[in-house]
This record gives sequence, structure tokens and C-alpha cells, in this order.
Amino acid sequence: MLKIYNTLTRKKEIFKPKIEGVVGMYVCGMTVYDYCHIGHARVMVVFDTVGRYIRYSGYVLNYVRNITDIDDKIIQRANENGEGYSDLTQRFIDAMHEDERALSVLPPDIEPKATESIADIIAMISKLIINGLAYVGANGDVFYSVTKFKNYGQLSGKNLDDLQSGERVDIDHAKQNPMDFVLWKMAKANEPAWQSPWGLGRPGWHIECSAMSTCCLGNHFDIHGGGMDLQFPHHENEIAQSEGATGEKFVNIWMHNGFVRVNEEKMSKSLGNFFTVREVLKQYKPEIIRFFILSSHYRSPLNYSDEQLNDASAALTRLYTSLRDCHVENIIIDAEYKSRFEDAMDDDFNTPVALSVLFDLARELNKAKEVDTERTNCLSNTLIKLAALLGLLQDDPEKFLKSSVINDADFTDDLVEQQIQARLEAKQAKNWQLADEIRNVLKEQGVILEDAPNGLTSWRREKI
RNA sequence: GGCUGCGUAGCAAAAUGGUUAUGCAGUGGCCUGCAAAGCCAUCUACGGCGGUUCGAUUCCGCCCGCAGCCUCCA
Repeated sequence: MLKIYNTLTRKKEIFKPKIEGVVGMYVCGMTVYDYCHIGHARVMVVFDTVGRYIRYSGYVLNYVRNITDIDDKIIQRANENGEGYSDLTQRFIDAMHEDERALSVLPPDIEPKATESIADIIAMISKLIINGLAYVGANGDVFYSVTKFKNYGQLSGKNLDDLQSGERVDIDHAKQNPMDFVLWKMAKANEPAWQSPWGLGRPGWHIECSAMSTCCLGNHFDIHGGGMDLQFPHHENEIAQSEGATGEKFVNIWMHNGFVRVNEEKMSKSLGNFFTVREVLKQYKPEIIRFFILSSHYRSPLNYSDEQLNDASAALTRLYTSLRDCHVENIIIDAEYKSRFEDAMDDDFNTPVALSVLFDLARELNKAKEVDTERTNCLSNTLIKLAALLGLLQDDPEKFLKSSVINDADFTDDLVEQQIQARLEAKQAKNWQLADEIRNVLKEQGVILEDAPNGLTSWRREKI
């Protein structure tokens, strides 16, 4: 029985989709004016894992993740680069998809773009004006009137009085209330713009998600996710917009993932302390990044450091090592490990516990290897099948263990094999000194040798 | 200031009102020509002070420390 923590109620709730057997999930995706950083990777990996498990649990999932491809920063960046905004966004959309594939993130079912949803956005704004929740301000922009929406603040636990006393934004005199937010923004000269009943302009940031989510999944759907920082004001405003426009409840469960931190501080573009996915991929194999992300619970903070990535690397190596020389053809899955794994995932996607089940499995597998072929097949199959739900261990073990992110053209696999052969000959001649020297030379190149009892030598690459 | 949340062994990270988390690292052993890998054993814990309880790391209160949101941010 799947339980999910709902930010709206601040409790774990038994998951029950609106329509039996069918789940609609919307996740706020990227604003595409730069490369994805590890914080973005966390959103992608976390909700990919959520999606995989929901499907595994027997639901038909409709997973929507949007792309914000028009906003102030995009316009600004495109101007700085002297390129068209759509050229800019297309480049970073392509880059995002590359990063996503590297991290074994399955593509969402629908990936709507703001610029392709303008008609829906305009329709929703018109509805809000008709319903008396929105108005045209003194500067021509259309604003949402937050005081007209009775439950404003329900998601973030804020109330309007507190917000106003702590107000840090410059008063915009076009607004009736400082907390009002923009739905439609009038275009300045040479800005990308669309025709609307209020003139040439572009959508505000929050309205696109309301329009795209209800458009793809209906007025009322099951799960809406995103980073913690979107809780307020973005998701709060989405509720106000969608419920204000449709008159229906918007979302049943709100899921928010915690931040990636660097030195106990949030990783963010504005702080400039971010590492892009492609930078990190130069140092670590993609699956290590995925493992690292899943090694803490999705709502907890995740501290980014080399030490943590190296730990993830060692841990993943242990799992792959246990799968070495296992022939997975058996379709039987061990019921007890399966059930322990499911219990962990059912408990609000507790991936650290789910991973610990995999390690217990690996230990038993290591023990079974030399003694019980049938059990070995069963356990290795179980390990691979359960790990697949986390998007892990789907590579060939030898391939994973022998691979390296550092492309050393001089130190090929063939050369390693040759050296191993030379060492075997030295060993046969009981020339231990030469054998050890060859092993040390290889070690300096990051190649670790392991002599098996049957006289064969296996090897793997380790980060130097 | 308002509102969230967190504080677990050397590091990372979970669960739990009384019994082994797990991974890395350490120590001892088995294995090995020696290693590595693996296996077995083992040492390090629950921020502080009170309260509830037969019993609290786990529930409650206060304090201290940290992070986040309140402004664009995943």
C-alpha cells in the first residue's frame, strides 16, 4: 500500500488516485536558458523513480513535465548572446534531454512548452477575469488579485498579513496589492510577444503551469511535484489560478523534493555555487550520480561533495561486483527481498532503505555464488529486477567495472589484458616480484586486479 | 520578524517506544604466494535540559545549533 507525504496536509497519506488505476502526475520542469545542474538532476531522477514505482505498482501513469521556454531570463540571455530566444531554448532543451538520458531518466509522457500553450493560457486568464479574480493593472499587465482567493497560503502555511509585513519587494504601483502577481505581461519593444485580448505580451511565470497541467491532466488530478522552493509562491499561485478558474479542487497530493546543497548551502543559480550535470559527468559515471541522488530520501537535503560521490561509487561497485559472472535467465524473484523492497518504496519512496535491501541481497548473493547455482540465479535476478525500479544496475557488470570516465587512449583494455597475461606467466614461473610489479604498474593506471581461485584474473578500473 | 523542516556513530544515511539498518572507513580473523574482491566477527550513535512512560534516540515542552521559504530559483 503506497503512502506519499503530502505537503498540503503535512502528512503521509495512503495513495488513492482520483480514477481507479490511473494516475496523473505533473512536475514543474526546467526553465531552459542554461545547462541543468545537480539540483535539476535531482528533480528529474526523483520523479523518474516515483513514476517508475507508480507504474510498477500497477497504475497507468500519465506523467507530464513542462518546459518553461519563455521568461525574463531567457529573453535577457538571448539578448546577451545576440541570438533568437527560440534558438537559445532549443539548444538547452537538447542539452537537457542529453543529461536526462545519461542519468537513465525515462522521458515524460508529455512535455508541454509554455510557448505552445499560449491559447490555453489566455483562456485561463480570461476565465479568471470573468470570475472576478484578475484585473488589468495601471500599466496594462493583467494581475491576479490574491485577496479574492479565500484559501491563499494553504500550501505554504502562510497568511497574507504575515506576507505583507515581511514584504521585501518594491511596491509596484500597477498592482492593487503588493502580493498580486502577474498573469499577462505587456511586451516591450523587440520582445517576443503573442496577441491577446489585453494586447501584445507574454504569460507570467505561474499561469503556464496551471494552464498546461489542467490541459494535459484535467482540472483535478493526482500528483503535482517540484522542488521545495516552488512551494511558495509558484505552487501557491498555481492553486489560486487553477481553482479560481475551474472552481474545482486542483491537486490531491503535492510532492516537493529537498535541495542539493554545497557546503550546507542551497545549490542555486543565483548563488553561483552549482555544478552542471555535464561537468560532473566528466568526473563520475552517470549511474554514480543517480545512485548518489537516491542514497538520501527525496525530501531530505542532499549535500554535494566529492567524498559523497566517491562513496556512491564504492557502493555501486560493490553491487556490480556481486553480479559478476551471474547468468540471469531465471525469472523467479525472491519473495522476501521483493516484499522488503516494496515496503520501503511504499513508505513515501524510501530509496535509502530500498538500497539497503539491495546490499543485503548482494551479501547473500556473494555467499551463494560458490555453493548454490539456483539460489545465485534467483538472487542475481532479484537484485537486477529490483534495482531496475530505481533505474540502477541495468548495465553489464563487467562493462560497468571496466569503464572509466577518463578516456586514456594509451591504456586500452587490450593493453590491460596483455599485461595480465604477462603477469600470469610470471606467476606460473613463481616470479612473484615481476608479477607484483606488473600489478603495481596497472594500479597506478587505476586498474585493480583480482585473482580468482580458478587461476583467472579479473580486473576493474577505479577512479585514480 | 513570520512560516517550514532538520540535528543519529569517523563520514554518509534510514527505521524504530524495549531486539542487526545499510554503504564507506577502522580493528581482528578466514581466503590468497602476497594482494584485491568476498565472507565472518567487532569498535564508534541518537544536540542539551526537563516531562509523559515500567521503559524514549523514537512522544510532549523548552533551549541551543543548522538549513529553507517569505524575491528569480528544482
